[in-house]
Amino acid sequence: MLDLKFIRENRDLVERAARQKNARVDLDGILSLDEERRRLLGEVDVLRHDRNRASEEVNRLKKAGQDASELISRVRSDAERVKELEARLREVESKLFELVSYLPNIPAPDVPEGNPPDGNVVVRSWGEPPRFDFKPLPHYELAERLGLIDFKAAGRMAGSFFALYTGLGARLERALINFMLDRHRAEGYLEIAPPLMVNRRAMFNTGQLPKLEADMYRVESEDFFLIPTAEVPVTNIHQDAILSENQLPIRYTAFTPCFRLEAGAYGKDTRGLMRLHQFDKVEMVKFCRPEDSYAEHEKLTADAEGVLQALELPYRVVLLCTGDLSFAGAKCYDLEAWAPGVDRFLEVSSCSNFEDFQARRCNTRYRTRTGEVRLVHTLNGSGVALARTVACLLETHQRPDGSVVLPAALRPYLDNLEAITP
RNA sequence: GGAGGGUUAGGCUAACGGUAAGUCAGCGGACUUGAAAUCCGCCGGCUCCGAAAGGAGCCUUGGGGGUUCAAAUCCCUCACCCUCCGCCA
Repeated sequence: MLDLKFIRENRDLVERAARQKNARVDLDGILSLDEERRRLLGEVDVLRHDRNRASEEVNRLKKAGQDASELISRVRSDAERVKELEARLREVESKLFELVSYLPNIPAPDVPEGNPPDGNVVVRSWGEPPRFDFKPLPHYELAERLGLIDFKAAGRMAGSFFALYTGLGARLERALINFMLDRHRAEGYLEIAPPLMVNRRAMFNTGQLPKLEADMYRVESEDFFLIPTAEVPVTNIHQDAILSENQLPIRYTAFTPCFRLEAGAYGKDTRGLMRLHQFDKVEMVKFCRPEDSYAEHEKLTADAEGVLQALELPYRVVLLCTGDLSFAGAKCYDLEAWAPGVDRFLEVSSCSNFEDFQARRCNTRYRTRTGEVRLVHTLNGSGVALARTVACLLETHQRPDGSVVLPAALRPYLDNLEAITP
């Protein structure tokens, strides 16, 4: 959510940001409603002031044992007028809120302007893509041959875009989760196991609503949503809170499954682990002071990169251009790991700074050492998304005999197993 | 699912329908060599005026309605919490 005063004073900036993010917004409507709101507020304040003084007078008269009926009948019409104006004000405010809810966050100044894929900028790469003297297999073939995943069974019970991990496949999944959580814990993140369903407010606070309702699974009987990422419950931990400055930065890490409708994606990435309705992810979330958020963003990205490095997975860091930025994001790096079997980069992490956009909706603030109350900045990043990482892992570390070597960092989590063999 | 009780500011806690009292913590200041103690102020939001410092007004007792000149208080509704019953891993 953007601040109304900011919108009023930076109309061009807000309009440009919306255009850059390919969002259609009604700035005229917002500004005229805002003007009407302030006009009504001024009017109603004066009336309320008069009414309050009259009420006090009634109180005085009654306490003095005098008759107040004349004053009461005189003030009654004013009180009714206040009611009318208040009703009108509520109407204007709710329309205004509705419109402002659709305004996307402003991209940071150093975010390249443009649209994907051309507009995105690769800022650095790590690792050499492996060279094979045989034709590397895609992960879904490896997984099937090694008995790690049964896509057919998943399809029978749930449908396409689901995976069912078996045996070592299931253990590998669990090992990766534990490995990542342990790693982030050592980096100073507090581990969280949050609800996997959240209410509408939580989903609104992080910016998934109102725009993306069609992309999410909803439990109709309770108006709950299945979380599309742990970002939602974890960012909402401090809803309506005033934190103290010396608590910041706060770092959380959480493993959760993530549920995504992927509406409109049918026919794309239909095989394997690249696109699923449900996938596991370890997430990192930070709350910090505004002046620290861009430094924290770099550190967060580095923490996500550390996971890929430890797994010996070559990747590149992509700075998203304005047209690829999410609704709530101000700046975002995607980490794309190389998947030689399917011969492409797969997005396995997204590290974003939301500045105060989510904090304003969550009403998450902190008190400075001098007693001032300010909004925090929120950030999050995947550290990292499992399914695609498993795909990259199998494809990158495969050998000619169809086996897969496990990176050393993962072996302690799998009874020191060195390779998965047929 | 049923019955009852509850929700007041960062925490705790008052208020016969009469205009939110205290307290602890925190911040600033006074006092002090320094600290503690003590005292004073601040410690939600919006609008307007002002270059600013600041000032004025309104709103804020879980959310939203209603009754009333006036609502923390009465009524309706929703959310959440607690207790008991039922069901249940």
